[in-house]
Amino acid sequence: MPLPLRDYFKDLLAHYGPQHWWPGESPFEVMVGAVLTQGAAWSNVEKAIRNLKAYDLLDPGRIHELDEDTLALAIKPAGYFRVKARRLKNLVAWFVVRHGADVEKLRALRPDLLREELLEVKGVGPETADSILLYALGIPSFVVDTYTHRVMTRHGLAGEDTGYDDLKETFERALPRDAALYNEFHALIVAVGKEFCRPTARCETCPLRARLP
DNA sequence: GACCAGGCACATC
DNA sequence: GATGTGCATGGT
Repeated sequence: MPLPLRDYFKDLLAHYGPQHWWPGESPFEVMVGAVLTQGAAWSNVEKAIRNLKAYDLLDPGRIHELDEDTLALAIKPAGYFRVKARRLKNLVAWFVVRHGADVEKLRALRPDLLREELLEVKGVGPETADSILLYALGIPSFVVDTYTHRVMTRHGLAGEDTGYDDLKETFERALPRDAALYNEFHALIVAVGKEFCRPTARCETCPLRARLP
């Protein structure tokens, strides 16, 4: 029996409308944002990206050459700035050295192999890798995050101990393989997660309340 | 002043 | 393989 995820999507889209994710002006900006947003509020990531732009650093070559401490200062508002500076350097080094900072070379790879390459970069975990695949490159790879896990468990569609890959597969098997759909769905899950599906949840007014078990 | 945010690597058991 | 911990800013 297929999960009612298409219905969840319809409900969320009807309630919130299109989310226009990812808010980035270029694939590279999305890649950078994917690292900066780890465990951080997006409003803080925006400040860090503004800094990078102000110093003309939002460029693969520039970041590749830049020393880590300076990069850390620039991205400070995003939090965890020293680890993120190292992670950004790692990701950019992979992008520049291995792929000539060429987005088209990434798109030319088999998506599963590209995902494996990304996961080999220290500082890139499954969510960051999938965010890059989906939001930077338009490759249909469903993004799972804490909100996804929370919504699914609260609705009895997954167990508390369900891991990242299982949740990802649940979505990908229940939905047509469509990057635009994955894009919008994940953004909508974040929207409903932020507003309602929190530790102190208020399910009475949630747009998904009719689907609660 | 807590609590939380669009995670991940690493240590330890 | 599971579980715990460090990383850090800024808004509510």
